Amino acid sequence: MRKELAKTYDPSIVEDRLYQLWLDKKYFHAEVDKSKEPFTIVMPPPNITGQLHMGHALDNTIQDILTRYKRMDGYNALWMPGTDHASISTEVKIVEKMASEGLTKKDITREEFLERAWAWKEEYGGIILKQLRKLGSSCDWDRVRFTMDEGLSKAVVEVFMRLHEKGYIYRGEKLINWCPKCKTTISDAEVNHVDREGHLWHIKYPLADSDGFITIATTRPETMLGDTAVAVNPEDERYTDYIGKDLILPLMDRRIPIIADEYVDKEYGSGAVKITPAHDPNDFEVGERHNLPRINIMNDDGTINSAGGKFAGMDRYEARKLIVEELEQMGLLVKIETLTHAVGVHERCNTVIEPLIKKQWFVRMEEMARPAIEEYKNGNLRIIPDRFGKVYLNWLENIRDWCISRQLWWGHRIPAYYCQDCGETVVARQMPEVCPKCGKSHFVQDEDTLDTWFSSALWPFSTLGWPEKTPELEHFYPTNVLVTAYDIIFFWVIRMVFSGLEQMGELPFKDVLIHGLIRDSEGRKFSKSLGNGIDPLEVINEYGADPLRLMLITGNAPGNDMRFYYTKMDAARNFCNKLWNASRFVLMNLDEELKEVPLEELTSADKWIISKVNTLAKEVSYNLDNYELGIAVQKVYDFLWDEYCDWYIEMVKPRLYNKDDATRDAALYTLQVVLVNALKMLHPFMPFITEEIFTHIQDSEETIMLSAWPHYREDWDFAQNEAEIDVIKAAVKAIRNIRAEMNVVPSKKVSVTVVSEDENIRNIFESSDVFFKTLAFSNNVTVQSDKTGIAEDAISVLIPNAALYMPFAELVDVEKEIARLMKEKEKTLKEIERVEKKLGNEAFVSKAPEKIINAEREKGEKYKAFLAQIEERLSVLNSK
RNA sequence: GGGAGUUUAGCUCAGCUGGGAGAGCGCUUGCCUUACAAGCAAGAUGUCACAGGUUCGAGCCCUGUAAUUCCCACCA
Repeated sequence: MRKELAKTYDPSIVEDRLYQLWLDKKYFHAEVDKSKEPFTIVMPPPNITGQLHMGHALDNTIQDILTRYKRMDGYNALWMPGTDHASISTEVKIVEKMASEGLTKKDITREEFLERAWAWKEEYGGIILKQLRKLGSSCDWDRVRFTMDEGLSKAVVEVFMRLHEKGYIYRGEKLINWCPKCKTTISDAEVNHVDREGHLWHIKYPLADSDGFITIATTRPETMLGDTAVAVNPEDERYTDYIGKDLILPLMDRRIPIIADEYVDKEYGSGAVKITPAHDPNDFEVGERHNLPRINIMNDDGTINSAGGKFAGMDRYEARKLIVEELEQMGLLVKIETLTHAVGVHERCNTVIEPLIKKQWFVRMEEMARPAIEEYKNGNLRIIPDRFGKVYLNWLENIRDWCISRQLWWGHRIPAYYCQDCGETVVARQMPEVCPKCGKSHFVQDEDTLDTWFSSALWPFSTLGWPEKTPELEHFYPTNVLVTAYDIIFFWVIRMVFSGLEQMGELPFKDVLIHGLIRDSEGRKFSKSLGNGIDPLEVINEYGADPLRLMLITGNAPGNDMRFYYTKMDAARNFCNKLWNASRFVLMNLDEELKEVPLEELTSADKWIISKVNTLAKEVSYNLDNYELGIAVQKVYDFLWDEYCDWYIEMVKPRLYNKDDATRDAALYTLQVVLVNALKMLHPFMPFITEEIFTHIQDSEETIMLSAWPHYREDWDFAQNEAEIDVIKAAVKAIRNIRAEMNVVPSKKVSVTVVSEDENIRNIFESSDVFFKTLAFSNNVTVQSDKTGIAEDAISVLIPNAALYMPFAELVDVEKEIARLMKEKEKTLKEIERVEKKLGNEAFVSKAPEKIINAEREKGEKYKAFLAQIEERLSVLNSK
């Protein structure tokens, strides 16, 4: 005996129970199974500092849909979960926590700090993974990985070694981006450029050996402390005579040369540029070309250092203010312009970065970028939607070397060791015993750690056991698709691609599915400072995980942002309830053991809905294969609500209510079969409710998530029956329409007489009269081939090739009816005109495909016949 | 400065390879019809931003314009 369903769907009593069951049964776990084709997704590892936000919810919902679909479809599906150590974010958290105890990093040792960090990771690092379970994520929790796990750390060292051996990793003194707040270098990708209101100060530098000045302009006057030249364009006639002469750098009283360099734009400003090689990327290059000294004037905390003379110790902005004041007093300040210009800030803390010269580790990108470009261009790597391919290419084609060393403690420590005796640098898997150069054994490891993204870049293979040759690696690599938001293409996707190609010799994934961002109802990004964030867990509490998932997927195309609205959640919840109640209806009627009914015994309506669900299977599979998730779910939604609930269930009711009906079993069978198929197609999108209903209908413990995905089958293709039901639907709609217009309430049953010269149509109505009782509130349907016995004033409904007459004469307002028909006539005439114009166009007839032309001809004939019906009816009414 | 996206119903958005404009919400009208009022039925609403072009045929392809959003970028 089947258990009944509750009256309304309550996710809170279903979701946790089912999820626990799935875990207990290990349904998410994937073992290497060579009899099946693998399907692999690696989860973009959330930061251990992270809390689940809408972006995660979307990202993981998409991955879960794809994984569940493939798992049902017979693949050896693995969804690999894990977390990222997020070096800088986590380190900031630890430092903050220490601050509350009155401690700074200087007060404790590196080891003590790392102990705290690991403890922090143990306590908080798993939170986000727990939150992901609330969403229904079917990842293989037995395989959770962490970027600083032993195996993954080994992979990091291995990659570092290999790249170093190939000369792709080098240590060098270059201008890097420095965050004075985090006190670390950051990569170019971590710098955001924001427009800020600023000033352009025009300053006179006096000539050293004669009277006169050269005026330069700068947005950062404090950097003049480190100026070692002033540059002009060699073509600039204003300055030709000055090239080679010296200036006196004000405030510092340093002699600096006037040099000529192409870099200077004659047209901009005064045409003379101060050159600060140690604090500006362009100036650095100019400095290299002209062998200028580099004077570093800044400390790591953004204060001026001893090279800045009397400004030493001051904060950079304090110094700026004072410098400007002094210049003004000296009469060297020509003018101040205000302007907005792009300022580089650290994406984590929004602190204005300072370009500084430091000795850092870099990855040479040129060689590794090339195959990454190639693989995209030759189509092996697909990015969906493809417009993001341009972003990908543009970045790779303009790539610069990647600064990978960070002055942080939390992360993978750089495997470089410096001999304290002879200064030799050794890159090794472990600290060397003896120095290969001097033979002594006094090594110190590099203090720095690696950029977080260095380890994330290895994620698709490090999680599978690389550098060991594990069976998992062999079976599940390369992965199939990577799902992520567009804002992370540079940081992660590109680095995974070149790392996979370099280390594995194979792309880490075939497809990259890019999605957009979730925004608030006004289209703004969710942000802490705006306080407009919406917690997915709260939404799940209120609505359930399935409605949230449905809402995130519905009505969205890949790569596009979407807005969060609670009204959308309402709609999603309503759909759950609709599905729940439809299922409840089916279950209420499945009161005994379900009988298998052969296809031949099904009625036209049964075959119609089976044919529909069959088509649906074909289309949904196609859409899923093409990552058109929004379209796929919309089709299932429409099928269930519009076709299955609003039509099929209603059609079938009279058969169910009559226990003697010969086709009752067929109806029950069809109801069940179609629902189960639709549930399966819905399952990847809405795992909980579909599982709950499925187990009730099957009356077993069998899980929907391992049931076979429905595919199109030829014996379920009933085009003829689909056409028949279309006729019925058209008739029912027409009757409903006229009833509504005439204000005939449902309780007023009317009899319907169908008149058609078309035998087929008569047959359809004769075999389908039972529907009309519930669908159109009729009490009796008579079918005949002519108008014998039809009262002249009976109200009529016209459908192609048939007329339906209803005798509610007392309600008929002839004038109103004539007006209605006239309107109908006008519409039909317009259609006929359109079709005839098209068919009259010789070019159309000679060039358009035959299929289209025939379709147009058929339409034309249909409309003409319809017009004839209308006119006949009109003449009857007018004669009254 | 370079690049990309967006512009479709009152709102939020779909519209896959070109073949008679769609959904949800909202709105109007009528229904508590024994699965569901979180529902049912009927209905109204669009120069598919604008201007050209290609085509038998354009929301879709091409060119340009406008508005808007985003990304990249070392102009002092």
